[in-house]
Amino acid sequence: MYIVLGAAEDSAQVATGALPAAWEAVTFTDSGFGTHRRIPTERLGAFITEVEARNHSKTIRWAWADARVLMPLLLDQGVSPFRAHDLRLVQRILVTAETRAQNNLSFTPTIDLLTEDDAPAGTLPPAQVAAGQDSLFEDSLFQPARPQRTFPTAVQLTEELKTQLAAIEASPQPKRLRLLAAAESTGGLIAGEMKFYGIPWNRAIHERILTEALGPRPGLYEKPYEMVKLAGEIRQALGSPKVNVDSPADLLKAMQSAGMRVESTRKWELVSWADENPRLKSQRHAVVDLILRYKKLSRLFSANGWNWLDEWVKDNRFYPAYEVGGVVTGRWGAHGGGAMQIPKDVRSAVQAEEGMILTVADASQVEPRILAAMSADPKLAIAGRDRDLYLGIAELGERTGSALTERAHAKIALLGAMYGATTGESGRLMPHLKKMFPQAIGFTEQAARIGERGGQVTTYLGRTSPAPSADWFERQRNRSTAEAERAAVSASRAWGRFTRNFVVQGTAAEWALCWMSLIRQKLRTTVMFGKPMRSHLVYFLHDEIMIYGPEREAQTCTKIVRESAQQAAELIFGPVPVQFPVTVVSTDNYAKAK
DNA sequence: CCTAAAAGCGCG
DNA sequence: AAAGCGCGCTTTTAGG
Repeated sequence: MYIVLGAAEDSAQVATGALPAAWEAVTFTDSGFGTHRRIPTERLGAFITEVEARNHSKTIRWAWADARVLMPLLLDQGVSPFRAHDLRLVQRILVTAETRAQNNLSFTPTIDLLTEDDAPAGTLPPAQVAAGQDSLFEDSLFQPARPQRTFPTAVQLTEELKTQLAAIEASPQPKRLRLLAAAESTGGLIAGEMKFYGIPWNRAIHERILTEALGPRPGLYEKPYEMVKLAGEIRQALGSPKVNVDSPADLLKAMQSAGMRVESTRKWELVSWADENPRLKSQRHAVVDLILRYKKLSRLFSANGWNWLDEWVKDNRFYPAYEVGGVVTGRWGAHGGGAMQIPKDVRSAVQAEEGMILTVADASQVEPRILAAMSADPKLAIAGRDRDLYLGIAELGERTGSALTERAHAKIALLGAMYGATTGESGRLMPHLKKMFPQAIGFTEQAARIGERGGQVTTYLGRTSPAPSADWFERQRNRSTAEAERAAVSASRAWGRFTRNFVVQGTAAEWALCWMSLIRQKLRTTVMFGKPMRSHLVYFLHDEIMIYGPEREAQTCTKIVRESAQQAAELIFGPVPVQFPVTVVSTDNYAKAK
């Protein structure tokens, strides 16, 4: 049974930043619409709790416009629903799926939930906006319009839900699409919870890292002592007393006039330059070393320095916001604080409090394993059974007389196959890999060919890749000159690499969603010592999750994480010979996890 | 002057 | 030895 939650008719229009004062709940079952009920906002959490308790929570699915609006509210009231249908997230999947003819999917939204509001709820305190305007324009005949926002009503959302469910049921793969809708919606719940709980972040530890590397916190607009010192040493070593070390162009010129043959200031180029110019001019080595150290410090200071701490860490918690399906492939994006780029160097600031523990889990070689499952390549599946997949490939190569007998080579070749590498070592090793796993490699090549001619592909559960732009098609038509021809071929290949990777990366993202959903479900239903567990998911990064909870729950968390990995694969693919092993570490500190 | 793009580095 | 996929963020630089 679905229960649609939308704004009550008379409360739908509110000042920007505010929420409707009342909501309406409409039940929706196979036999049609049921009761309508009005709930004041402050009673919403209690209402959900009551209904879930009465109906055995698992039979209820809450349908709403956008978890980003309701989850903060509900969590503040101490409630997080079991299951949801996120009409915005599902609409995005269906709208894209509809654009690919082969999907045979017919869907037209009844209300637009995708166009972003210019000011999401919570960014502008309405009371202050109103007060400011009143004092400024008190005597004016022209009262400025107070910015308004209209929330969809329950009645509107019910229409949309009906349309979405009908589109899914009428599609050629309703079972898969249903799972995708459920998993994506649960993602919305989990993202809301993660934002609410935050990652435990020890400010004192982080400050110690900064001080040790950079010196004491500098004043406003000043650079830390260690950076200033290094910059001086770089200028001296290059013989350019005025070079601005922060300007790549300036630094490049200075390096070149000091006799270094480099084309850019990129890290890898400096490293390879140093490798090619050994011993003799040991001073040049020193320059590269200084520059690399400066870059490292500069990055730490600007991306994860004191300003970052002030802005993102409150009461020893880091609160990033996640964007479910924010990446075309279905991966999550994150905004705020660079939550998906936490450098290894500062991870020791993620420290559990007294009596608490972090369970950090990392799924091994997810994308190749996903490829094995979705292409139904038995040899690739077996290569990864009970061992490191790349090692398994190397061992198989050894046994069958292939040139691919080393783990490092197997890894480069397989990654290249999924990314579309054609040159270099990866391109060279590929034919050997194809001989060993024709089914899997053929699958990725098929996806690439579709993209090269401007077609669209879908993931296993049915997320569809976008069509190329009008510019792309125009470029394919225009082959009047040799240069235009080259540009067309290059754009075609680039889009082929995108679709090739889309199917694997996107299906891996679906696996991760199911993995997390199962973990969440088990954490909520497992009873320990007569009480529900207190551990929660607090962090997610593509193929890695973090749970935070009481120490005594660690063992159970580990078990849940492992089981869920394999169950996620079965949920998506059914019984498959592909294993999904997970590295799990229970620790008080994130830096110890890897 | 402000904004958008580029350069560079972080993550998977 | 440094390419082949997907991102976010900061700083500098180029363009209107």
